[in-house]
Amino acid sequence: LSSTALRWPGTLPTNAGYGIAVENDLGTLRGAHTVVMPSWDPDQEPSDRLLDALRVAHARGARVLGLCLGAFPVAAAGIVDGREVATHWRAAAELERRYPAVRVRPAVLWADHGDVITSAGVAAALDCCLHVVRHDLGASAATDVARRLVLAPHRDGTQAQYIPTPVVDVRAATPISNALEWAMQRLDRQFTVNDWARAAQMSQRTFVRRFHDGTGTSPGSWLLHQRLARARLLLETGTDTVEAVATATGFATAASLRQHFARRFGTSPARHRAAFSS
DNA sequence: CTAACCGCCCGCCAAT
DNA sequence: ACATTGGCGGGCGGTT
Repeated sequence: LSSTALRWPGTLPTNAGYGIAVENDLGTLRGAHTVVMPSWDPDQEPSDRLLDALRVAHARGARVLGLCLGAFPVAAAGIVDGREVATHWRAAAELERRYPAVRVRPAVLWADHGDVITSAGVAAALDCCLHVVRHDLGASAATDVARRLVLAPHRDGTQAQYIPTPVVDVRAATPISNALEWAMQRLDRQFTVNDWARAAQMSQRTFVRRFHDGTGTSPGSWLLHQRLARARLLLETGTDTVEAVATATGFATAASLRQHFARRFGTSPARHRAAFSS
């Protein structure tokens, strides 16, 4: 998307060979509950008018989303300074260079701070929006939307960007993203962080450090997150007992699963399944 | 529920 | 001078 020579309302030129008819101007942001920057051309500097409109909307309490390269104007507005942002993996370094005040997370699907949400590229942006629907309207509404879009009902934002892709991936494979994939492929098994670090050919200390740089969390809590996300998915879609779900997701005991499940989601596994199926 | 145990993880610091 | 690595210690929290 280009930001130059715009007369809003009007036609917004794109680099895809067609224009987008825009019916409203920035004044719409004054009443918006959620403001979405769906993309951006990083070669363009956001205009002061746009940045001001974003800042005013944010200060008023509106939620601001920056999808994919849309993270650029969001970062430029200064409303995520000191906090984590996600963006398209190819633009992560550039975003970090241009806006040093934000903390770029190159290995996550999205970063949700409640008031500001940013996501990685294309497919991750869909997952991010699905996450927003889930938050605002509940799991069943999100599942409904996911079904229509032919998406997996829930991918967790802390997953590496490339992990769920089914085909051979051309994206850069960093040591940490490899480690995330390594873990996802053996989620049903139990392993220590030291095992994990050795598989990544690092000392445990370095592994923990690099892991944190790439994902914003520690290996242990990331892993727990993934185990719980998969457990929830199995509960929603399968008929396995809680006991079986626990072993399939790498929990040592069903009691352990129940404890973490309750802490994270506020319900028991059985109650979640019942609520979901109805 | 308690107690002992174990793994996580992060500050610190020396070595590279 | 500066950055990165990795061993160590120990508080903390989960597991048995």
